[in-house]
Amino acid sequence: MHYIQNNEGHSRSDIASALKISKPTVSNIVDELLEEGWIREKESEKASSSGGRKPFQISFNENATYIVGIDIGGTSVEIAILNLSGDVLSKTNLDTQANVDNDLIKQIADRVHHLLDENEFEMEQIMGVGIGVPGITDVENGIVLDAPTVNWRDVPLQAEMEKLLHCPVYVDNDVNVAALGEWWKGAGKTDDNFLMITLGSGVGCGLIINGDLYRGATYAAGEIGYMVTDKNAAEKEYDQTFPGYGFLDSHVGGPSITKRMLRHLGEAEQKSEDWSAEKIFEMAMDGDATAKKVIEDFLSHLSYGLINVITILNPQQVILGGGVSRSLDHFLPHIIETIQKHLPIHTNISVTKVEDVSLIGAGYLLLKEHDSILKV
Amino acid sequence: MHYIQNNEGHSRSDIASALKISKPTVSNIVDELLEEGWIREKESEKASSSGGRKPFQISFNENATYIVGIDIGGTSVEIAILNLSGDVLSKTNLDTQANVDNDLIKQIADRVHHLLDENEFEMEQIMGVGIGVPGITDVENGIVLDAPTVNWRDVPLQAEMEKLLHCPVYVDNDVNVAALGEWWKGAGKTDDNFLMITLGSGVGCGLIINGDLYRGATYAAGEIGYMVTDKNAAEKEYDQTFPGYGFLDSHVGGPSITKRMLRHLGEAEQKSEDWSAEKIFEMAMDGDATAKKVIEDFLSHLSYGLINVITILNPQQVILGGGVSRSLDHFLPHIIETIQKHLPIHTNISVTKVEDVSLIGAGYLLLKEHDSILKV
DNA sequence: TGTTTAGTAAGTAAATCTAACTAACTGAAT
DNA sequence: ATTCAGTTAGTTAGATTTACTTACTAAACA
Repeated sequence: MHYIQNNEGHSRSDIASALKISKPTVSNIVDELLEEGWIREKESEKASSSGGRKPFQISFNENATYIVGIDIGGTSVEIAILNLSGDVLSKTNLDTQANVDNDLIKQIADRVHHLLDENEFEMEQIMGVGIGVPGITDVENGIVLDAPTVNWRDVPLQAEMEKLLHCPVYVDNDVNVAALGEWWKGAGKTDDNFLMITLGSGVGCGLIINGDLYRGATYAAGEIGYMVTDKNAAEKEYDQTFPGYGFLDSHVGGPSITKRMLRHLGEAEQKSEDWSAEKIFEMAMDGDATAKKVIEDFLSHLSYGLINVITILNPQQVILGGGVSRSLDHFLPHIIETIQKHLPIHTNISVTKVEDVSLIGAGYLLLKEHDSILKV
Repeated sequence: MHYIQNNEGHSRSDIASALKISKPTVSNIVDELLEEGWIREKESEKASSSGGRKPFQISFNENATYIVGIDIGGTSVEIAILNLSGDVLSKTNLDTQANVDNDLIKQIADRVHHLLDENEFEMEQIMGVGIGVPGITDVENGIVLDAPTVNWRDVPLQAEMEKLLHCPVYVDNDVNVAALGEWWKGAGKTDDNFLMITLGSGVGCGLIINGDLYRGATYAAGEIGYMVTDKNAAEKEYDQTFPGYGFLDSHVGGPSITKRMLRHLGEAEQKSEDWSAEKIFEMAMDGDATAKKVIEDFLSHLSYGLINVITILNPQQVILGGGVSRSLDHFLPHIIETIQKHLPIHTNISVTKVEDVSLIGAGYLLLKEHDSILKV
């Protein structure tokens, strides 16, 4: 099954020789999978130029069943229907903060039902649901241990959502889910060892190691917000952007950029505009001295953070994502230069190019965790 | 086989029910393993109190074959014969630097032959050889890519050693080998996610992740000597202890401790004694102000280094090893305190208690990499 | 002597193999 | 145009492998 997913339109004979199993065995399994609807076959137009019977081209049936992917973010909850190839068929979203104190789980479940109705999907066509949550999550038991943005502590999200949706639900940390998305459909497709670093209100890291998602002993791996890139600054009372945020969070998170910018400005200027991180990046590109100083500080901390994760893990590549990363393309060469000054090994660093990477990753989470013929 | 190794003296029936395979199948396999000498059986003294036939107690035969473990260090090469339980049966060593320009590989092979002769082992009784090398090593191809301490670059150590010893040889980085040793016989026995950090002339980190040794994309994972714990200091020209050494190497390595101590001393004092790191640790414990300052700086950099690896990897525990770690027991509480000040998650930190951990780990490397019934 | 537990023997079931077949095509000689 | 050797795809049939179930014997206890 895995081979067919990754190799469209091969014949039974191809599969037999590629997987080194006999032709009859392949035929038996293929017949069974055809019966169950997981694959399709199509007679080939042409035979090989050297003659022979025309092969039947076996293909994965990406519409055998569908997946719902959910990405719970600080500002909005994104919901999508995906097919088995990871294509987003339809999307919707709802405001997070407006619903945080209003039974958010039920609101999300309702919106899922609504999205399915709108697109004329029956619940029976849905294989299951994958959810990315901005917090530390016990994946085995489906419990959100701590997600301050949505005010969840020890919430059995999996169980509650399964009760509402009547289908399998899997839950994981949002950064891990983004890493899964990059692994399935992004720059990490061909790699077994890479890191996904998301820059949003804080900083997080998803680790694909030895061909597996690594979650840590207590599901806290990749929480690099607590990393210290400047021990003298860390020993002083540094300015935590939010309570509970770590040193690196408070230096490379989006809000921390704004906060640092405001500190450099007069009171009048502070109020005159809406100071988003994105705007400060643009000002820096346009040559504004204050903005440049703030951004340079940000870049420096980010670069040393990257040096530290790379030096520990020696990944094939590092992919940057999250809201702040959208402004980062222009500054990437500067980051890479700093890193190369300190590290003898070369590591490819890029900014994510996948749209809806978290939704796709949430779908992949389901495929990965749920026991089925499609288990990856 | 794996079950028998971990469960001494169980009966065929025990094995069948524990592994959920039928009794006849267990009997067949057990007979085969007995035939081949991998296991032994012994009639039990007593039957169960509720009656029944006396069981045959099946045990792993730890002397079915033997392993040679080699640890190549900067000062000496340690060589040991191990049985399959990881017990060191006999040891020898030779001086590294004296032989570095004198065909070190051949010297080691000769010493291995000598050790075997001395203990009346035949080459046929040796399953293979595992070697830990202080440098970056391509384990797949058995090539030492870069090991400055012994002046090796792109040395096909595996192939050359196999030619000399006529048995399977496997090669890996010394820190990885130490981690394997802790995994087999040390504090990591029951854990699937832990780190082994060795403090010697530099600092290195072996990673056991998701129940597997992680070596990185280019075998450079855990080379945390390049980590930066103080970005301001790193941006200045800091004092590299040895050329090619990284920032953290130059702050927590044994020689760096000596170097920093000497800088604080007058010329007369510098020459008056042999300033080892161990001695400076002792002086600090005895209250010497200069030594205390040097050691505190060391501890601070080490603690922040630990914070950074823990925050990325969230291991079950961190084990400290290497020459410098012998002096560390007294200072461990101080390190743990610093870490807990910055990290909300708790991680167990200890100093290795296993003797010959690298030799044992080298043996485990062979068991892990070599295709045999004992493959772990 | 009946009960309990360990281990063996014989037959069964499932899965996958090999070998030989049929099916269907190409292309060159007739 | 027809024929046929060569080639590739896929199927059928029987052999092999592997581990299972059932039913047995062996050896203990009380």
